[in-house]
Amino acid sequence: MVSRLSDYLRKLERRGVLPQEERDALLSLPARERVFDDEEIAIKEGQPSLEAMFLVDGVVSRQRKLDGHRQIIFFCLQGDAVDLQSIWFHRADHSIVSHGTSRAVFVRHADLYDLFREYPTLAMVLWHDTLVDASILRDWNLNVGHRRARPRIAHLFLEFEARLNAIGAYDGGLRLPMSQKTLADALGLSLVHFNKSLAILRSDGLLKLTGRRFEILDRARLTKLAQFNPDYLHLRAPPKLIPQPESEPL
Amino acid sequence: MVSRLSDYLRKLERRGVLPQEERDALLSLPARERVFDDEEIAIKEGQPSLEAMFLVDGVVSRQRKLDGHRQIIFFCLQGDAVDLQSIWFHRADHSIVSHGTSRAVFVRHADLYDLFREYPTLAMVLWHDTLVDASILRDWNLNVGHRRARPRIAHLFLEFEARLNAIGAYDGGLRLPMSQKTLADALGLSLVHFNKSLAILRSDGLLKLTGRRFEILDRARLTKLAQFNPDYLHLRAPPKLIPQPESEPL
DNA sequence: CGCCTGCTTGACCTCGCTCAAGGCCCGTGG
DNA sequence: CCACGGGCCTTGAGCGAGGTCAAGCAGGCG
Repeated sequence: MVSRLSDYLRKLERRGVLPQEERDALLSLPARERVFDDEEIAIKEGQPSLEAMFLVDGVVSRQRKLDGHRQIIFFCLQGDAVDLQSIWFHRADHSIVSHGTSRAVFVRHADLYDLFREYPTLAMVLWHDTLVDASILRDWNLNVGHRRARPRIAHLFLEFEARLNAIGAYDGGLRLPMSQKTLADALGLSLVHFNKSLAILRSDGLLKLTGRRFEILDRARLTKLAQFNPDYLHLRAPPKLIPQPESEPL
Repeated sequence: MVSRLSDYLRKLERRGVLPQEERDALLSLPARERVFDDEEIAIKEGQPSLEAMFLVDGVVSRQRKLDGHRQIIFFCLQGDAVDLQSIWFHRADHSIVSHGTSRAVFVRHADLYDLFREYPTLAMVLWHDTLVDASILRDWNLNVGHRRARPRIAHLFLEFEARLNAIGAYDGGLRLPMSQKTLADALGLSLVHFNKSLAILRSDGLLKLTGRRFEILDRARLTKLAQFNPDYLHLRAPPKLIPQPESEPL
């Protein structure tokens, strides 16, 4: 039986291969699996955090409530550590919600602490991963703080494309399992304005959408419009202590 | 001679005291000091990161450029780790700029790695600190994404007040060593609109400003306006592995 | 004294929000 | 099978927040 942490390991190893011993240690961590329905709350703001959640399949978001509204802070895709950032916190400081059906595994923090004691390098690698997270957060700040609606939307799509590409899940289009309201919440836009801006992007021939499947038609113009530079995603950048891989892992 | 890392240690210990041995190890790290002028760039986006910067005195910001504009991602105050998040990265992914004169110490990453090898708990404590950072980033996202100009401004001031209070640097008012343009850049507002919104906050009797010194006149109404809840700052929340302090360190 | 930088204010216009209604798709029940 | 209802997407109209341009003003400094 293959541990479902293998997706996460694969993500980590895109940045640099790990020693066999540490890969094995990671994969042999006890993990329980859970499936979530659309809009189901996986982790609720304020609840004690005792386990770390890793996404195996689907999409979940990190979000917080303000008044009646919600702000979506981040979208996690297959293979992402969902709430690794809560590992040293007593309580979750935001909620995790599923979009569409998703599948995740949970690993007890206590087991991770043991792992770190034994393999300090793994702690560094996971620390690095949480820092990449923070880097993306900084970029989202830039995005909502300084970009107008259209470039802001374009930026989100290009980020999705880049991240899906990295995990080999981009087949020329992206199927997003969430409503436009949800995307608008992530961008700090109203649903109506999001929809209208999207309509302009479409009529400009920049992207196409059929149902909830999006296709990027003109990446060059879209990239220019959004001033998109994928460096902040650190998709392949290895942490300092991990040697560069000799050859690309598949 | 007192190491200038003592400010940072004090910040960490507000969340939980450290064993004597580890405090000593932290304080005896070799550190070089530097002073920066107003608007001087301490660390430039893209430059190799070999040292970690800790702010001893003054204010610096993390920022990124977009087109001609700049987005300010975060303000660091006395005692903050400025770019700890770059510890596992090869290059700085954003710039650090001084506001007013500031003083900082630099510790080589290599020395920190040695420290972590010897005292793994310290690695966890610093990791935790970078996660608090990320928590604040999430809140800034919420702030620029979902709050209108006035509550957004109010929120920033309340954050400043809370953080200055925590380090005992709040004397009933806050002197911010940066121009209103800089604050506007942090909030994703234009200078003009920032200034006008600020004028309304003042005429409403919520705050007062003389020169660059701000005074909070009506904290209750300001807190309500901004929906401010300081939990995200994790000012006193200890990381999981550190025991609660028996008594408050001074 | 004059200049430069930063704060302030006015005028104007655009972007984006709100309210509202209509259309499409799909699931459910008659 | 169709009728109905409920999400969700789409579009229109109107308004208000916030951006841009521009001018005046106050303080610091050579």
